[in-house]
Amino acid sequence: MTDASVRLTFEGGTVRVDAPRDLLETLPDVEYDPRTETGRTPGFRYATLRAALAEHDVEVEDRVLALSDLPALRSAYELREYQHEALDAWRDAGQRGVLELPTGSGKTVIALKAIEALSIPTLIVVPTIDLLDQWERELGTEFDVDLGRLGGGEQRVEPITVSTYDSAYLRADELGDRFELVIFDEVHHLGGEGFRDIGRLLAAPARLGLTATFERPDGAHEVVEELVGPVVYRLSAEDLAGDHLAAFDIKRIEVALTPEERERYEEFQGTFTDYLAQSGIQMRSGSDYREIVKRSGNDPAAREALLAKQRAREVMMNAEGKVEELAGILDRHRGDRVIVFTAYTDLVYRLSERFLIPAITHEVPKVQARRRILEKFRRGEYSRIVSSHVLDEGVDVPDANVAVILGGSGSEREFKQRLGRVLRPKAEGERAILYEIIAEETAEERVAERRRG
DNA sequence: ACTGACCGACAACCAGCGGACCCA
DNA sequence: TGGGTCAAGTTCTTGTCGGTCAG
Repeated sequence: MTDASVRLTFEGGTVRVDAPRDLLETLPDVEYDPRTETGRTPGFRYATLRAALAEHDVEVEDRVLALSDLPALRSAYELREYQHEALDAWRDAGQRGVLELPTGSGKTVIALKAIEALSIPTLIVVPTIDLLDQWERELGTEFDVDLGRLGGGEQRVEPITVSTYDSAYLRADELGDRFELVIFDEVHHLGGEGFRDIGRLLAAPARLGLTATFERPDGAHEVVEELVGPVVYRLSAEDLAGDHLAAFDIKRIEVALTPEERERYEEFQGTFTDYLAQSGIQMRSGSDYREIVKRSGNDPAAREALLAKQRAREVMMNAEGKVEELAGILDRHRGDRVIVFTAYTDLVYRLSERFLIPAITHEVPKVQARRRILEKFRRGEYSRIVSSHVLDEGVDVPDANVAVILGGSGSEREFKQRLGRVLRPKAEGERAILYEIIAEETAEERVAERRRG
C-alpha cells in the first residue's frame, strides 16, 4: 500500500494510469483498459484524479501535461467591481466554473485578468472567426507574447492560443496536454453533440466558461456543468442597466394580420392542429414537437402537418402589418441608430428595398462586404441596418440605441443577444428601446412569452 | 491570394379540448 | 366489457457557421 507507485501520461485525449490493479479500482471514473493493461480516464477527469490520488499514500509520477514556458504576464487593465467579484468567485471555486454575464459587461476583460493572474499556458475557444480576431487583438494589446491561432486557415500553436470550436474539435485529442487553463467563450456551445468532446479530451485542470445565457432548452447545460463547472457568478442586463449598461425599455406592439394573411394562417395552423387531434399528441414541450418530427420521416400526414406549421410561422413572422408598423418607428426615430431583426432572409431584402436600409444576411457575398456595411454603420454613414440572425452572436456590431424585432424565435438566448446590441452605456438620461412587433391572435404571442419579453 | 461550392454541425422548432382499435 | 395503446430504424425546414478543396 505505502510504496505503490503511479504513473500518469496523456494519450489521445485520455489520461493513462499505470498503477497496480487494486489501486485502480479505488480511483473514481478510472476504467481498466485491457489493451494497454492500465487504467484510463477522459482528459477532463485529470484534476479530480489528482485530487483522489492525493488521498492515497502513493508516489505519483505525473507526466500528463507537457507545458511550454511562459513569462509572467502583466496587463494595465483595472477591473470594475463586479468583474472583480466574478473573478474572485471563479478562483474560490477552484478555478473552475462559468460566469454568466450580459453582452457588453466585459467578459473578455475578466478572462484576460484570469490569464494574467495564473500566467499558465492557455487555450481560448471561440465560436466564430470574428471572435477569433477580436481575442487575438485584445490579447496582443494586453500581453507581449506570441499568440497561437487555430482556425480561419491557420494552425499555429503557442502557449497562449485562440481556437475556433471547430478546430479545437478536430485537434483536441492531440492538444489536450498543452494547456493548463482553457477558456470557453460563449460556453453554451460546448453542450453541442460534437463540441462537448473538446471539453472531454482536454486535460487542462483550470476551466473558465463565459456566456450570457447558460441554460439550454435541451438541457445540455448539465453536460457543460460537468465539463467546465457550475455557474459561479451571475448578473443580468437588468442588474447592470443604468449603471454600466444603458437603461432600457421593451415595448411590445401587436399588429393585426390582413384578411388574406389571416385566412392562410388559419388554414396552415388548422392542418397542424388537425393532425395533433388525430394523432393524439399532447403538445406540452419541445420533446412533443420532436416526436412529430420523428414521425414525419415515415408518416406523410405528420410531414404535411409540420410543413403547414412552418408555413403558418412564415405568415405571422412576415406579416404586412409589421412592415407598416416599422415604417412608423423608423419615422419616429429619424435621428437614432436602429437595428432591425427578422426571422427570414426574404423579409430582410424586402425591408432593405422598401426603406433603403443596408441588409446583412449570411448570403451577403463575402465577409468583406458585410464588414464594410458594419464599418459605415460605425462611422455613422449608415444609421440603420436590417438583418436576420447573422448579428445575433459573435460579430462585433457597432452600438445602436433602438432595436426592432419583427420576427424572432422563442429563444431566450437570441432575445438577450439582440437586446445586448443596444445596451452599451449611453449619454446621461438616454435610454435604449427595444420594440417587439407581434402578430396578434397567433402563436407568436406565446413565442414572445417564452423568450420573456 | 481569393472565390464559390460543398459538407457537416448547430439551433430553433410548442394545440386548445371528447376519437379508434386491439386484445384479454 | 374494460383496459391499454395508439407510429418504428434516424428526424421537418430555415438560417448560420467553420473547414475543405478545386479553380
